[in-house]
Amino acid sequence: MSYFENIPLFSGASDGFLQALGQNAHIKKHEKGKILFIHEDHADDFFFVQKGWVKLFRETLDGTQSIVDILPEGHIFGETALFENNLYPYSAEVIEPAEIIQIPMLILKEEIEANNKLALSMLSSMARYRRQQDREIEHRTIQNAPQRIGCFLLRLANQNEDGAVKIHLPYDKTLVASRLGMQPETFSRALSKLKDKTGIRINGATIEMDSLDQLVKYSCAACSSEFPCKDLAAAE
Amino acid sequence: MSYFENIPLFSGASDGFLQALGQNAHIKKHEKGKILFIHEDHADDFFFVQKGWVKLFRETLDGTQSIVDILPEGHIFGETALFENNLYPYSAEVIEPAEIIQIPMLILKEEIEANNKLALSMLSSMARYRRQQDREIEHRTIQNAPQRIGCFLLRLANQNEDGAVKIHLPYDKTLVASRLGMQPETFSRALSKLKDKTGIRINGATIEMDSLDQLVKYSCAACSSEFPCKDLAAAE
DNA sequence: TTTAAACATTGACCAAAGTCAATTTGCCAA
DNA sequence: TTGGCAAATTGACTTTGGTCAATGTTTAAA
Repeated sequence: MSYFENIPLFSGASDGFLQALGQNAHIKKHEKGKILFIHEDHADDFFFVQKGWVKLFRETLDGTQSIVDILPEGHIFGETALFENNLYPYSAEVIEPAEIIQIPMLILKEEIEANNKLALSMLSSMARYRRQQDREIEHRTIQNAPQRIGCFLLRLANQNEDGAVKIHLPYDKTLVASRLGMQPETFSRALSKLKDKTGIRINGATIEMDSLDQLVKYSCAACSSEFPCKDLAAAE
Repeated sequence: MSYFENIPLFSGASDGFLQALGQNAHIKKHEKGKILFIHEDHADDFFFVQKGWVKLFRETLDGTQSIVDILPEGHIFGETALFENNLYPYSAEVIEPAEIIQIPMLILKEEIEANNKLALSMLSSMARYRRQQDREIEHRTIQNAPQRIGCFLLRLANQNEDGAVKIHLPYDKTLVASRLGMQPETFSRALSKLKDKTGIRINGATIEMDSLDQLVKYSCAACSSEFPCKDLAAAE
């Protein structure tokens, strides 16, 4: 089960723990649309995205959804229920055909109580998430729709390389829109406004430009951090 | 230094640590407007609000501010710099005359690396913060201005008591407005709209109502959580 | 290949919140 | 008590984004 060793969160874990992970983990394949758990469900397992994409969200009684996060492969989720009375703080849905590894929460609970290194790794990963959320709130207030899209694109790109760039949207535009807190119609219009402002070229889900400069100039003006975005380093 | 014992974060701390806290902590009085540190400063200390209010914020090059949090007494801040390369992830400013206790980060660093209980407490407190931020993002997207104000008022009130309620805004309306991500003018108008919708009575910074029911009905409709808000339990 | 369903775009319109400017209110210090 | 300043409110107007409906465009299954 070598993949676990590469997760920063588990870098400080004991051999025994990694072994226990391997023995108790179940890989499952899931279709798009599969609901893995619901907000406030009792949390027996936490999860690892081996392949595909997962959407974390909550919804109100009238069905309005709010996206908590959209996770690519390599991320874990559900683990914070450890600190939330063993209830999941959001619902989780597979949005692209996925392979998900499912691991009993108990194993993590025991290791984290015994192994300070793991607790510290988890603190780091929570701190990183916290910074992300802080930035998200900031952007929702001071960036407009085209700027938020620009910022989203910059995060998809390799920020340290210069020259021409080609970006492929990783999932539906509708989803990107809700990830960014806007309606699909607004996304569509805002994307073409971004095109006018920065000269990016759009072809379906593929976006190209000669350099990131224009995008940086346009989007990062309304952000309290410097480009390149440091917090991108070390995925959870 | 008995106050530290009452902070949930320090509930698992060793006696030696509490003693070290007492010996190395400095209490300082600060006027309104005092800047305690600036975003990205090197973090030598973390802080405890003994009295007064502190604003955590970031700003863009053109001076636009975004509020990270506004803390009442009993809260600590700056401590997460431990996990951010020892740089503060925000600026901090005193907004009501305050007494602030300042403690060398090193003490916390050493204890947290040695004492797993403290690490676990800190994880809990980070998880609580995370939930708060998630909710904040949700509210910015699905609640309108009057609903956000209603929600803010509900959080100031004692949610488990019924009957008539009197709430006093803890700081300037201008600040409440930016805390809620809106302009002062919008706040003013939205508050009177809230009055029309729910029958609350407004007198300067004091707001009264016969019961919380109307407010709950109006604001919590656009929220994925149930009233009363569970995450209010146990301040950091 | 055909066809239906989901996704995406566009137009017309509306509602919410931001902006700018003018007052008004409340409070503190002289 | 008063003068001055910051905070708060109000009005008029603009901008942004949301809503609803119609129309294209992809994609994948039959």
